[in-house]
Amino acid sequence: MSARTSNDHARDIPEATVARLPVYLRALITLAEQGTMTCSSEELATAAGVNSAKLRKDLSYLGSYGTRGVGYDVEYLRYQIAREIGVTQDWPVVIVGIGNLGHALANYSGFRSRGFRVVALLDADPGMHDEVVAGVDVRPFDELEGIVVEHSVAIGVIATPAVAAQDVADRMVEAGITSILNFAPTVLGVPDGVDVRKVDLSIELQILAYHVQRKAAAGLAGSVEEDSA
Amino acid sequence: MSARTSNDHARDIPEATVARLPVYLRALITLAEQGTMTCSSEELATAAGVNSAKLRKDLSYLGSYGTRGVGYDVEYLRYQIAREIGVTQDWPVVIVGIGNLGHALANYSGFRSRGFRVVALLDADPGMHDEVVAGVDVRPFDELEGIVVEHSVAIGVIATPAVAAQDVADRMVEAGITSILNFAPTVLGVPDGVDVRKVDLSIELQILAYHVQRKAAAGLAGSVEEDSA
DNA sequence: TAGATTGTTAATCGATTAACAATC
DNA sequence: TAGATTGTTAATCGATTAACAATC
Repeated sequence: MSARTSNDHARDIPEATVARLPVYLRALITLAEQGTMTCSSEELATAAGVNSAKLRKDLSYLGSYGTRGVGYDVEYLRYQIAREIGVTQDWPVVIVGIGNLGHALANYSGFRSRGFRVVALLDADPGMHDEVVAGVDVRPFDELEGIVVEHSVAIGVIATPAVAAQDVADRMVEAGITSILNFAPTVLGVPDGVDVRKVDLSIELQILAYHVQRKAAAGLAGSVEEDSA
Repeated sequence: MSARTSNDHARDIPEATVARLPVYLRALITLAEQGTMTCSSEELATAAGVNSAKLRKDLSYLGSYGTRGVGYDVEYLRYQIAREIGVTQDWPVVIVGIGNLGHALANYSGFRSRGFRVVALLDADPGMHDEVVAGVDVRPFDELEGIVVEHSVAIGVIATPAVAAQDVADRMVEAGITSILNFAPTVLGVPDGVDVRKVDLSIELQILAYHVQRKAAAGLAGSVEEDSA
């Protein structure tokens, strides 16, 4: 039933572009705080760490929000991007697994200030319950369903050990969560239509290690010709 | 001087492949722990959450480590990937900024078990000094240079507030660090040859929010045809 | 009008995927 | 030898970039 066919004004924004919109938004917020009223694609691109051709191409998927010969109105573009991402409204979020990382996430001020509200902290360990972290009670994991329904939570954050993560994900999906941010070092299986993004600290370090090693190898190879004696 | 021309046995591995090698490595470690001796590309791909064509293509950049008709020897492939990434040796790492997130990172067991050793925790706040986190003394930020030289540190982790991050990065580069993992929500400027990877929690959530919003819009558009009354 | 800067086109580059010959 | 599975090729897809016409 119910085909996802018509899709109306579904400007199909490429994934790579979607991933950069929050970066542009942050750059615009910084510019606004500095009192900048207008900026060129070149200025904004520099602030966001990309080149201006890419920035203009990205923005072109949203619409025509600039003025040729002039640039972009900072506040206006900021609002348009925020609206496109969907952070003009507040998104309720639950965090499961209140260990070291869960604590850090609960206390992260960037969530609150960027359109996210932590409505619940859940942990399977009864020893954690009724502790208060960042002004929010830690509650038993079993209360997940009730909280998701009550607050219409669509986004869940998993900060549990790897062994627990799949179970948590299953329960989240069952409860109606459709988007998961996973910090546990494990591959999650989820049904179609559920989005998972993964943040993996040791994988990031391993990618860096690969490049360090390559640079070291290149340096060694180079020094043969350098004859640095 | 000293061209990086010759480059010898520099099998040029695509970035997208490099980013997946640690995922394969983790899957192989899990398989090994379960007592699996041999696996097909199909099995390993499933464990890693990719399709088997992509896995085989990725592995082909490293060499020919499988056996046609049979599959891959789990321990052998595990070693080859670890060697390619460079995590057969231990990498010393410094973490700067010991707030909530820095604490969580210092305590993260995944670093130690995957080839990384936290040799120092640094913080600008004198109130933190001589505190011990995860068995390591928190030291003044000024000791960065000395520690980097003493331990030949190539990898630095920034977990400071955004305003401090660029200064920390500059000092890291000056001290000789060539790879930075940045958790501060800011774009870092670094010289050529220095690698920066960025982990940004609120950006990840914003990307999820965009997709939640799209799904909601699609659902609404669909429900017009559904006539659910 | 002249100078500046956007939005878009077209070319290029890199990543993914399916298919299959090679080979155990 | 027959069945299984790799490693590689070639086609496809998506992302990046440079260049420039449109237009303020």
